[in-house]
Amino acid sequence: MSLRVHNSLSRKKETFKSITDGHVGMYVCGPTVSGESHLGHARPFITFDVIYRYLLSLGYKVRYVRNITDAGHFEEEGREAEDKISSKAVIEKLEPMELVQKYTNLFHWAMTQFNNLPPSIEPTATGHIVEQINMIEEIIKDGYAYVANGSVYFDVEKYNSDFSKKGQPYGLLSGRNIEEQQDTTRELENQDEKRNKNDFALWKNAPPEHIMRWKSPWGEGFPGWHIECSAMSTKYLGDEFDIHGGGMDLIFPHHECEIAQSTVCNHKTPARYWLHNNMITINGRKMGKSYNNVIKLSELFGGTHPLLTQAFHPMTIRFFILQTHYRSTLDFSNEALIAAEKGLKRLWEGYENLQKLRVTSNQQPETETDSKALKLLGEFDEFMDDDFNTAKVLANMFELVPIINGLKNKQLEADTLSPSTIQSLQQKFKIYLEDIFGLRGDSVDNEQLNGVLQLLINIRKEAKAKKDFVTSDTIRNELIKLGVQLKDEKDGTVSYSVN
RNA sequence: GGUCCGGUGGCCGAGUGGCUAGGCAGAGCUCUGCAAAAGCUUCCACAGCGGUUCGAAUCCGCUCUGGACCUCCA
Repeated sequence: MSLRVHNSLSRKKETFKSITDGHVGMYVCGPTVSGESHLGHARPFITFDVIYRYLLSLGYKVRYVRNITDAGHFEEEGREAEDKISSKAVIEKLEPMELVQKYTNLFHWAMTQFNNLPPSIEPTATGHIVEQINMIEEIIKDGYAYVANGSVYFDVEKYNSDFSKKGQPYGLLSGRNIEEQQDTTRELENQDEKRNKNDFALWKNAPPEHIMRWKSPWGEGFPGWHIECSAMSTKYLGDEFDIHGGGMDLIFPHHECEIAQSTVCNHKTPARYWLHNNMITINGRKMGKSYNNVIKLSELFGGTHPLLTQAFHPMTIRFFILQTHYRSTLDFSNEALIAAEKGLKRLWEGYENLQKLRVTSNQQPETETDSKALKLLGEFDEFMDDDFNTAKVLANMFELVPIINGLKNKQLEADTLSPSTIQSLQQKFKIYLEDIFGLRGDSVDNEQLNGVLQLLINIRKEAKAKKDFVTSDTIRNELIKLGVQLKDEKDGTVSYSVN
């Protein structure tokens, strides 16, 4: 069995083979910290966190690099050239780095909420200005960039004609044909500095009012958007590394440009496997700033957005995302999240029940259920090896839940499953749910609350014994209103779950 | 206009030739003082029209339709 991944470069599933045995280098495009993260941002970071975790579970030593873009991107909206961070800083009356710090902190907070593992290295663009300048100088020296009015542009035309001969034309990743694009690119004004519409900025001359600026051989300015990823991935992962990840919307132009820059400097396509997650949509439309339809993570966790009827736990979001294959769009709605919340609750309670199952008999039954369970369990690895199909693993888990609950509630014979099957279930569920999927329950380990509830449970029990159902039902119903659900177990005990 | 990807039951969503996906919601039953929880059973699909095939949600063609990228974007 071996891992197969869908490579955007070939548009096919390929068997994954790392460049260095036992090691994987993975670069994932991180956030631009000029604003608060929204639900759409959550998807890549959760997706690649699970990929990272799965690679670790396969025994790879992984260097996972995820950048923070804290040097404003050059933005072209019609004729205006604008730096996102600079302009936002002016609006919020903050020093640019103050703004960047604020949103970096918020981003890290969200990542913690999602239980994402921290990357091995989290480099910032502003911390690598020197590397970026060096790289730009190299590209100029090789003749693939030119200086104009203190800015530097990448010469896409020249790159394409030279590298096409080597089988590396510009547009390799996105399937774009540069000749065809000439006619289809939209008219942008103030583009006279560029020799060609397809050329992109490596370095941008900073106008006097621009507050984020660095000295460079070409005057004071700031780096173009694409160069930071090339510079930082090369620095920490080398000329060629295993996996480059990000959202599908980055394929063009961002990743295409990265490939061009890195190929000039390092003479290789930087990464072997390009993995891209699909978008989260809302009413069938991509959630994005430009569409003005984003739901911020803080609004989601707090239930403060008008489209939401309640707050949603970060784990619900995580589970919601994992229920879909990462390369499919995922349509968000309040209803879908509620469904995910209930599903996760059921799954997690099944998981907890499973861990409490005691192995008593030592028989090795040949029951159909036993072999079914083993089959479902065995497929976990197959599904993950098939381009990280978390959705199918979860479906199998849900098929196992009734067996687990049936055993717990004695609706199934105690020896329906063999002890070894139960142990495999316990181990595999733990590895998958906690280590690979990164899910966790909110364990209510509150002795005070537990004590209070035990008291109420005992009072209710006494009331029931006296057939005082008014009292017993009051306790049960009032607790439900407070989010505590009492469960009368088969053996006469009472347990509870807190929402 | 160019490039690409979709259209699956009330909702979300797996699935690339034959086998029940799964979750949520709905219905019935068991259990229960009544419920809840749990278990069991069950209803509701593959945009349309052709074609290939013994057999298609799955392959091919056409039509309709939604979306992404081409500009910052996860």
